Amino acid sequence: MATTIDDVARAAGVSTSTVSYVLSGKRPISAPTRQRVERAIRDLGYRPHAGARALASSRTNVLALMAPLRVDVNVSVIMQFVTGVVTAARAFDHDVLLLTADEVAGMERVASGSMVDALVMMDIEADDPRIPVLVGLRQPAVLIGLPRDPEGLSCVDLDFEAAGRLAVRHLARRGHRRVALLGSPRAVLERHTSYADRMLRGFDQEVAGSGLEGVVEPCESSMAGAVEAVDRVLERLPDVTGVVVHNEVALPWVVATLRDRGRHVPDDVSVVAVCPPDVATNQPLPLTSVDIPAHTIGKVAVEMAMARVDRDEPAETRLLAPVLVERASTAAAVR
Amino acid sequence: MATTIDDVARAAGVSTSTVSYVLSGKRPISAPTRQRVERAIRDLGYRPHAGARALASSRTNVLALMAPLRVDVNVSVIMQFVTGVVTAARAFDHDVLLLTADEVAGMERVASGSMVDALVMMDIEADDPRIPVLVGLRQPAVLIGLPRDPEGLSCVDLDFEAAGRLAVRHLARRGHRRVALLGSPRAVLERHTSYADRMLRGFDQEVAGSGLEGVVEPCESSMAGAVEAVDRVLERLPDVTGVVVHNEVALPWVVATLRDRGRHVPDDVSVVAVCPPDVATNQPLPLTSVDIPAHTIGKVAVEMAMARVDRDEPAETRLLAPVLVERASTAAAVR
DNA sequence: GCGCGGTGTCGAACCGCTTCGACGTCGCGT
DNA sequence: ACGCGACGTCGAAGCGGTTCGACACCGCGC
Repeated sequence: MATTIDDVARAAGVSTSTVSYVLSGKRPISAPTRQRVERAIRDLGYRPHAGARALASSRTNVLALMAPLRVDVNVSVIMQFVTGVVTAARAFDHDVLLLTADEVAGMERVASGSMVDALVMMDIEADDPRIPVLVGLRQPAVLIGLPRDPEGLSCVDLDFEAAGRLAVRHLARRGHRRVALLGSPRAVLERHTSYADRMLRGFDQEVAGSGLEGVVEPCESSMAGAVEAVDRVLERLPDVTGVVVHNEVALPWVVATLRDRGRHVPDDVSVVAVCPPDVATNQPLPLTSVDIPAHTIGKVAVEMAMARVDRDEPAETRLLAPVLVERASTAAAVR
Repeated sequence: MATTIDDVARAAGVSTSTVSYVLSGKRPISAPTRQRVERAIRDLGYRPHAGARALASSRTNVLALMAPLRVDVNVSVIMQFVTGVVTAARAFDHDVLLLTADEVAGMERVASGSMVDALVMMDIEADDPRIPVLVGLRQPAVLIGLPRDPEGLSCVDLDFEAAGRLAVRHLARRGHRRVALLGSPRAVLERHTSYADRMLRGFDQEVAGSGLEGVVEPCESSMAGAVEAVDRVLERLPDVTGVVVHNEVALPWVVATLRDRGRHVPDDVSVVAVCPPDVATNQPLPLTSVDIPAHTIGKVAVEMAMARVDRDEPAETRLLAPVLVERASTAAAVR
């Protein structure tokens, strides 16, 4: 347990540097020597001391993930982001340090304390106050989301703007003329959270472009919020026939409320969800949905981070193209 | 950024050790000296290098959290555990390294690599294979859950056995004689996950103790699973009047299915949920529930871990007493 | 007036690993 | 036969802290 590289060197009859080179592969070591060293490592159960390694190499093999651990939002999407990040990180031999979003000083702390090689931030807002801080850091950062000005940071996300357009176009093609967006909670919109903003924009664009009539309602992430939002929509646009729902928690209640109000899905109202596929299918009626590939996004974020760490490649922005899967919740408008 | 303790010492006109003592408070420093040092630290924006500190002090100020990041189970409970752990850790000036449950080697890696001061494990099974590994580690570990044999490790959890009894007793007191437990998915039960096992045991105990008739059905975490489980219960015990549901995801579908099958809640069937309060209230009908204080459990886990790290107190097991809150889903049995 | 204990500060020895320059050895070409 | 480069290994100097023993200085009691 308390074995050091010196113990290994002694056991293998080589110098410590040789052991180090066997471990890192940064210099050629002859096969017999390498085998002796590897043997010693195994026999002694040796593990390099992370702190010592970090000190000497200024690489920690840890990356920070700042996740919004508030309970209100999109729990399962967040979970998938996180698993995506963690598994991808492991593929690069990195571990993940978890920071909460409300702890903005946390980034500073872990970064200037040299605890991490890179940072991944979720839940980016249009003018996120964390961005200037990130820019000043020694470590590269990747944003999951798209701020107004990335200031040279890498960004990755689903192209929510295109997703909004795609959802509306799907409805428009089926003859729907009056559509609604049931989106994020008001607080999320007021923060100008990136994904909510862009979704909204895409929705509006396509509504205008296709000459539809459209209303937008924020929607709290609760049953009550869903009911309210649906009722507001029905009030503002009584003969709505297409609804785009971008709120995982409210989703089941939206559909239930529509039915309660006498609108059959999909005969009277078509519903397009924007959510992970498992959420869309785990409903009484399998929902047509635009996938949020959270796991993939997390993975890509890590890849971009590592690309900068390992080969300091320049920052880039990647928006993943949305994919719509038609299920049972959308149908042609009856007229 | 690249400022070191030497820079600070130079700027303050003292030795590095003095700076160190100012930071740690482990030796008395006169007020004027301390102030000069603190000033220099602030002016230079100095942060100690985490690796160097870990190397010299063999304390990392990081603790590992192994969480089951599978998407299937109890997502929001897990989230609350995690936030509980993270916020509590911060209160002890620690950060949290996130490990996934499927990566058993991860504990070994972070522990013998001296990346963490302690480990917190979620989702413990009765004979968890990780336990022997944890016992061999240099760092203390805290289990969230209660294995058959803790082997000297600290444990903390809701007293699920008491929770099971409490839920049944609540129903029994209201005159219900035929009750059912809709519990965890089969896979979770087959792993003998601690909480599921204990819940089951408590349910059975109280059913026997109160002379009730009871059935137990596993329940997958999906709509389909909930429907199936409810139907199986209705088949096995057609005149069931009390149902205990210990499955957050299935919960809404269980209630919906009961209604679909013509059983009104609470007039025909009383439902007691075992879940966090927000889940219980965010339903069409506010549900009587036994609280799972996930946030608190996470917090206590960290406190126990830190107690062992800082003052190496002996391991202990703490089971939190369950609390039942009566809401609208339970009523007296009609006979 | 002198020794004594306490207080505050310093110097130096680590902590365990990486990395760079140096060096010995060998096989090759001429 | 000799020089030279390539290959494999070593030694030592950091990396940036912590901590322990030493020591200077002070006021105190006798």
